[in-house]
Amino acid sequence: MSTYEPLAIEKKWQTYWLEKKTFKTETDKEKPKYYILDMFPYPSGSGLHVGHPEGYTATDILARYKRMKGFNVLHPIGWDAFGLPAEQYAVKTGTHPRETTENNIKRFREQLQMLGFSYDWDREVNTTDPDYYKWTQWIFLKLFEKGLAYEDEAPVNWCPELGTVLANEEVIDGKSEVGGYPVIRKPMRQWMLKITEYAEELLEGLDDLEWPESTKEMQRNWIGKSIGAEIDFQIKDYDEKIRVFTTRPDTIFGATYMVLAPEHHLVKEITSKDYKDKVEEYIKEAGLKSDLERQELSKEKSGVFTGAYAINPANGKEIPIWIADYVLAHYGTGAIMAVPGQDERDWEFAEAFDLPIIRTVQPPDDFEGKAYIEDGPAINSDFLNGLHIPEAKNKITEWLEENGVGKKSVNYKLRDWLFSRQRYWGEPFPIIHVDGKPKAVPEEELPVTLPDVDRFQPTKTGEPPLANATDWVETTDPETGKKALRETNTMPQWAGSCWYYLRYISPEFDGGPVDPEEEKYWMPVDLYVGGSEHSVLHLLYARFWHKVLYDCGIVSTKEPFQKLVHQGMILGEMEYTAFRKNGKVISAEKASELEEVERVRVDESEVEKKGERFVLKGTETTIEARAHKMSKSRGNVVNPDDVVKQYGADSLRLYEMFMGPLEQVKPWSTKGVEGVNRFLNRVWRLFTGNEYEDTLLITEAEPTRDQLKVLHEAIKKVTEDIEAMRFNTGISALMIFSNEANQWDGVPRAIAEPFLKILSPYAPHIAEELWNRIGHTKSLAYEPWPAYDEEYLKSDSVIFPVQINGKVREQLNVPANKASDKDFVIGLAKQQAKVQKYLEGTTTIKEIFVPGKIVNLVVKPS
RNA sequence: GCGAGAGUGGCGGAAUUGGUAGACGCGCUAGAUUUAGGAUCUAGUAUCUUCACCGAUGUGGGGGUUCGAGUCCCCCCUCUCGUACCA
Repeated sequence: MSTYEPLAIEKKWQTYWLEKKTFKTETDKEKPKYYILDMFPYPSGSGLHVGHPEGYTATDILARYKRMKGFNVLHPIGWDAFGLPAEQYAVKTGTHPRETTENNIKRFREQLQMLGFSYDWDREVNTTDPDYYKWTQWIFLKLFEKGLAYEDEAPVNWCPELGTVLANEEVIDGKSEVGGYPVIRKPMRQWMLKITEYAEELLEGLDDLEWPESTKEMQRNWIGKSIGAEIDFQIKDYDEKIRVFTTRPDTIFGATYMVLAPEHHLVKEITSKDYKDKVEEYIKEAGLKSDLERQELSKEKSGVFTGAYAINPANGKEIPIWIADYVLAHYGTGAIMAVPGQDERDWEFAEAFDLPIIRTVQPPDDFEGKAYIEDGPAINSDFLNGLHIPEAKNKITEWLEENGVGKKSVNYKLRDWLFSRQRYWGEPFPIIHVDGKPKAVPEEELPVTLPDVDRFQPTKTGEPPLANATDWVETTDPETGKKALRETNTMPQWAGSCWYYLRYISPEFDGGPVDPEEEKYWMPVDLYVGGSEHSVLHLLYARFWHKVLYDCGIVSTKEPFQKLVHQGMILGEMEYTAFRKNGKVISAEKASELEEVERVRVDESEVEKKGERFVLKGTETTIEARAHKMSKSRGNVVNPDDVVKQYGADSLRLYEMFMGPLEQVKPWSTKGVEGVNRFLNRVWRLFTGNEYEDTLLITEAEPTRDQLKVLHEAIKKVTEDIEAMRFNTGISALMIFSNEANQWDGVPRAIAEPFLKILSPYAPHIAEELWNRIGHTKSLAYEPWPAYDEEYLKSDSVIFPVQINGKVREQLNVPANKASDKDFVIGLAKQQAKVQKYLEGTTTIKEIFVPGKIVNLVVKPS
């Protein structure tokens, strides 16, 4: 067999690795550790797509590299296997989600193994395994004991079609993320987690993490800390106060009215008779509106007057109290003091309802806008006049505190986490209800397993599917023997993924979620790679649980993931699209203005570039040229199975890394896969000769100095690029090596072996096979990583560009030992005929010399 | 609107500290090999001018700093992602 046949050798080595347990991780505390984690996949029915192997190949390269560097590497994988699709499939077909899930996992596992990832398969975790979710439930009990889990009646996003409540993040434009069904608001009993208690810690913890700045920023925005003051406004003729939160207490003299959220608890009480009907109608309308409608209708401010007045504590003036849905019930105190002079929303509202506007900050003379939100001296503000915002804030806050009508206050946008779902396929809560009160199931009774049911639909009233399993629901309190009812909500998908990185550390441990000894060795995760779609939720929730576990003494680090990298999305192939309207081809610019245009796919060969635009060949008709997100409906999905079948896993791995920087969004190109496949073919022939011979081309000759230089340059570049996760340029270095080596008459063993080692993290199968063929009997997975020697990188001469006035005019070939000799190099430069031509009739003003780099002669006409 | 990131050949991209812009790969052109195709090998391939050399231009646009700018500073444009009345 002399031709490169990836399928045969890949299968062979995958079996070898699995059978020999090549990548089994033992805790060897003598060695430095490296914990490298992939975001585990949801095993969907459609199998792996080409996006998965991108991040997984990157981490696999690092894992293989670190092993060869002498690290003890933990590189596990598992399954985030609870989730809605399997349940929806069960509702449709009656197939138990467990069955669907098992099948999907089997497929995913085979696909991942087919790509040659070096996971320790003995540490596989599965969130739906009772031995796993036992500990998910156990952690929930910790939260419950600490008062961080509580029940609440909350208006939630109820989706009648899915028969379930959705979290805000699962609702997109007022429709369900899954399926696109309408969502309405409905009050329901829910479990909530007090993530807000950890808001400050979650914010502070971000500072020391090596995460993308954009991700940290998104988390900061999500937590949304703002510093300001709470101020109490006395209601006229009532023994009640309205508390507001404001970041601009300095503008209080400009507060000309107040606004309560329609849901505010005082609205009903303070509304006067004359306004009762209107207010009630407004509340009813606001309550029925879905989030989408609220947004759509929000372009115009709406609201009604309650008939009540409040007293501005700063100046004793009476100001009207309105209700309006631009004030959100769940942010701050659900009430604001409206200062139209300094707030754009309040200004709009004031204009719409003809309310007074008082400026309290002096805008610059040329200011033409409405509300002025920038800094300036205070006006119309009594004792604050003349002060700028920061000083005015301090002064008024002190005044408020002295007079007992307000205080400094910190507010967070972050809300408590709605932690229950009305679904079957999730972790049951370890909670029973005794006399109507929730009570923890004793630890020794965990796990509370999912009962088998016949039907997976919720009840008609929206009770979760588990409510149908009456035998399971009705139980007794083991402590008192009283009748008890099990909680029928289940946990959201986030629960299992909040702590899975801990279970990998000691997957068999039965004394807790993680073995404390092992945890101290392995944590934190050194590198976590996954999609940026998890920037906020998964990563914030997992950090929250980790901090709770830290406070419980279960884990030893305050943060779970030290370094985080997001792989960029892989788009479909580049597409060229022409537009047609009524049968006539029109330009892309025109098409974007018109409706109902027909899109026509155009082949690349029909296209040319004219200036900035792509046009149909020989015409002026612009067309659209862009790559789109892969989607079934567009029909541009690339299936990794097909790619492997045709080119092999090594080619797929190599191509995914060669496409461009890991973090970047980039379009797929099947031609590109062919390119790296050609490279592997060349490497194969470098060792095995052409297809007609069956001889090894490895020689036992001493390598030449030139060969050593080529090798060591590759080692240096590949090593540095793996460390910095610049895999694309690392591959380029491997290609340069093979291009050079192809010119040689046979490759000396002393060159071939290190090359196979540095190739192996990228293309492990071909590297193992060739390693084996040149006479080794053991896997190269733990061979020491070759070091490069600076000595070999030196060359005898240096090419010096000579610039005259910054333009390159000549190249000098300077002996390496003279490369830092300014006089020599400049002297040599001036001798060149071409240089002399340019120097003719000029005076040299300056001679720039950068040792080993460049010469620049600055001249002017004399 | 706001926040973050990015604009380099026909395409994906490279240039790590300011020092020869376009590495490597794709595509394309020509040639070798081959009955032919494929595969492989060799040479070429930013643009303009030119038979060619030479030369000029060139990293979204405009300005600036510098002997020298893809890289640093200011202004503007476009695209991608995130976000949505957060007081």
